[in-house]
Amino acid sequence: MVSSKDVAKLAGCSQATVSRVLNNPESVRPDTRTKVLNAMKALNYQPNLAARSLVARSTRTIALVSGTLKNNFFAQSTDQIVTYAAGRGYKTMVYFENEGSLEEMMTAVQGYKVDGIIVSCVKLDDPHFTQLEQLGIPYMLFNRRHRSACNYVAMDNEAAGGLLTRHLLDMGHRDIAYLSGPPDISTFYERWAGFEKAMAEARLSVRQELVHFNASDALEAQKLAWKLMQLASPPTAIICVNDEMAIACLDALLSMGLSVPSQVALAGFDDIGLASHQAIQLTSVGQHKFRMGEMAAEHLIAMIEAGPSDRTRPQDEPRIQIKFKPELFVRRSTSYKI
Amino acid sequence: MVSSKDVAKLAGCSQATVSRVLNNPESVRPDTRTKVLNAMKALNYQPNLAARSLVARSTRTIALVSGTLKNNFFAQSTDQIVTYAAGRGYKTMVYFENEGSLEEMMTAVQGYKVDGIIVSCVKLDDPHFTQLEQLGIPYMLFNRRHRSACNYVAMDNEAAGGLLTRHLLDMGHRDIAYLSGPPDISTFYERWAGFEKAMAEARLSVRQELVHFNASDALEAQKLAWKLMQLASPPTAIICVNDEMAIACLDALLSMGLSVPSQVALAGFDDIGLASHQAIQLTSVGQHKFRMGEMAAEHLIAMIEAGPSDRTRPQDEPRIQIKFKPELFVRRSTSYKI
DNA sequence: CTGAAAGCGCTTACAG
DNA sequence: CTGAAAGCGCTTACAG
Repeated sequence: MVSSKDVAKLAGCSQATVSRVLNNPESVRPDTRTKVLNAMKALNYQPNLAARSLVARSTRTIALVSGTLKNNFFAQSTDQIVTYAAGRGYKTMVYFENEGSLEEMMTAVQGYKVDGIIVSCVKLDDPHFTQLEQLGIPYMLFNRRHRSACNYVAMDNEAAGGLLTRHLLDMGHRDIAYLSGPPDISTFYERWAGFEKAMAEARLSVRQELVHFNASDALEAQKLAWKLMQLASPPTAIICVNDEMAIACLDALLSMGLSVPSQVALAGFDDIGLASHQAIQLTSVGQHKFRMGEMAAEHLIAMIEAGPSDRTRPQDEPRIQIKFKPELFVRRSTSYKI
Repeated sequence: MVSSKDVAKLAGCSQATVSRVLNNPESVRPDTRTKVLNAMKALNYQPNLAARSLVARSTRTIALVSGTLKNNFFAQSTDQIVTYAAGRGYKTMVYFENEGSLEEMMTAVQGYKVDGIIVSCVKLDDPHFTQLEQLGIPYMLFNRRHRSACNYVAMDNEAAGGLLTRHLLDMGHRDIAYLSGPPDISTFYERWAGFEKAMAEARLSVRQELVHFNASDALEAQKLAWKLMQLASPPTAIICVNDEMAIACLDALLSMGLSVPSQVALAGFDDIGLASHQAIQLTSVGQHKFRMGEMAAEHLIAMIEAGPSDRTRPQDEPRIQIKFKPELFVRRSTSYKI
């Protein structure tokens, strides 16, 4: 690998000068500068970024720890974040949940000396979160939040759950199934809380056999949909805790020969792009105009560029907490009144 | 940031010993080892990866330069690659096409001293490809290939184009529209070649007003679908050069009140997961059982672990070229015989 | 088994 | 404007 020393030798100057034309070109005389530039080109020189970040204070890199790309919601937000950050001159190191534990990611992230971190897959009581706060570098939680005071941008999920549930109640549904991932994740916990509250307010009791908290992916959701519809008294509507699962359920329901919405209504959360597709037409609650990923990146970069704060006790730092209002998009999948 | 020196001080040993418990734990006496381990924990020490990679020969990191996540095909393959690599103990640095030019990526990748590179978005005559070959580190092209001799894994796209076209011809179609991205990309070029050939073999001429090479994303495809169907003599079938575009077209066609397949047939390439969804049922040619992303990662890691070759002239290196046979999945979107 | 020392490739005061 | 030198945090022969 060609180093700045090689360039210096060819250009007939010192290694320091080579470094200067890279970092502060005006400070070197034009003719030496061109000599160095030519030598670089001739040798196809690329500065070693590891060496640079070892000495520099900023890596101009942020880390994104994202939920799995199998969920289109995370594919969309990853795209948003990476694109936005690139526009601001930051490189994004992307990690995905399935690669290993949050802990491993944190280790890596810490080792790479990134300028900031965005995390979309913390658990509500995640023990590694403390570690994140103690790193002392800017971070933003995104989509999911931690129980303790923290920086985050997320939807008002409880409101979203209520909104969706009341819509189904309005359409005459009483036997509503609810498929969710584990409630140790804020998104799932809060959406469920909204559902429960809306049911209670309508003085309806929740049929426990219609509720499942172990549907963590599309396949599980499909199996459960199948089971639900085999019940002696099947639900008339199914809420899935995200659109990815809801769309998978739709597939299962149609495969069973059921018609949506006349035999079962179906609804999800997030309002991913596909939900509004003419062939899908899934009722969902979310915010497509509000670019959550971008917003997270924007605030993170603002924190980075504001520099370290003067507070001696970091726990006194004010938090950035952005909770945005959900919007209900009623589509064909719930358009049948019973 | 706490360094190994700090740990050494607390543990009462030299920095070298701290390094040893990290890299070669058996070589240090158990009691000193625990002392060091405790000190690390107490200080929440994480080795600086930049420093490590500066001196180590392997970073256990590969780079992936992927097409945009807006196309689900790339989301799927990124997921495959990252997961597979993690299973083999490699970290993946992911770059997306939209972040900047291939050149910038290459620079970054080079600077980070990754052990290998997977690229899914080279152009057929990409000038930066030479740079990639000259890096002298293992690489794999994936999905798209370069015109010159190179390592790649890709579908036999010309065969795929032929397969799909003949199917439509069998169904009685003569006025087939073809929506594609620019032919400076191997995938597009070859699929088109397969189409043209199949048409020629059937002694049919291609109606030029039905062919577009400027549909590079879903939105463009939708606009073109709209235009096509306004023609005095609209096509009876539309081929989109990938499923992402085809599914977007489906949306547009349904929005126009057209029925698929009875008024227009529709087909795509890649056979992404959604294509087989009951609500979509898109005919497509691809290979879902063959995990192309995984395969690329597997071969790349094999090359990395085989170590540098002894050949003096790298251009004499044998290439790994995997071209897999496409399979046609006939679904509802083309099931109407005219 | 462990320490002192060299070196990975850079940046950045410090002199001149 | 430019060079010599220190140092970023690590790993790894080399002695002992």
